[in-house]
Amino acid sequence: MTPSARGDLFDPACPTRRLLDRIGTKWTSMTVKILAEAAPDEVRFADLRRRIPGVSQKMLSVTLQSLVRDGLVSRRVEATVPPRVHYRLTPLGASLESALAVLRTWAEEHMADVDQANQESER
Amino acid sequence: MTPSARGDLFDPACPTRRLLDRIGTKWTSMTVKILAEAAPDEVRFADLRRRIPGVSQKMLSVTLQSLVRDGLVSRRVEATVPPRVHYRLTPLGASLESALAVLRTWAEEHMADVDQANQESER
DNA sequence: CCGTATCCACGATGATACTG
DNA sequence: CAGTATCATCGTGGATACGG
Repeated sequence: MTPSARGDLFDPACPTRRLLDRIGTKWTSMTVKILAEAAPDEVRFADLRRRIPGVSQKMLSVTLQSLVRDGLVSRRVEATVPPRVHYRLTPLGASLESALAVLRTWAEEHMADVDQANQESER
Repeated sequence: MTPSARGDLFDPACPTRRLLDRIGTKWTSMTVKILAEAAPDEVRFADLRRRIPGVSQKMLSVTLQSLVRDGLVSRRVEATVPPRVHYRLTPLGASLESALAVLRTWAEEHMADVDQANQESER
């Protein structure tokens, strides 16, 4: 068996898995949400950092880079000193936000049920 | 600062984060999908394992335990030798499936765009 | 057949310090 | 201000073996 055979066999057929790998990372959904709320305005790096409690500079940078690479977010640099960098959802990112909004609604409506189920399991 | 202060400060207010932590695990969405397609019928452990390519016995077990604890899946044991264990989506699990279906649709419609954006970034 | 226990590898995240 | 580099850490997932 080739080294890649086991891992590649079922993955390519599952775009959902790949989507979840992206939005499942710790800071992605919050970042997208903030950018969506600000849209169509841009948001600066420092603003994002302030509005995402607990995110480190590195992880916000990594998260935004991924979103930009994926075409979900656009990046604009003001060539000043010091530089200002602005981020904004692309149309593709905005369409993802719609899907994420459905998840948020479900979470707000039903996570209490999930919590209750967990408490009942403990007994 | 109390030991829990940093981690607890922003988490409780975010049910979405907690939902993503659950459905973001590697095998959860596929398991829910298969159980949803079979509903209202039950599916046996061995059947699930066969229908989820690449899942290990341990991870399927862990995944199902989580789903049961969360009240999303019900578990029924046939007291035979050897035992047979059957799983089925609960109504709560079925409602989650509706939300996941939205994600799947987005993935199927748009992950190609994401892939293309990545290819263009490489250049 | 189904589940658990153990050990281990790897990636994601975080702390910190440094650069343009 | 924004981003990069480095190192340490932790959780997830996988291999394997064993138990009920």
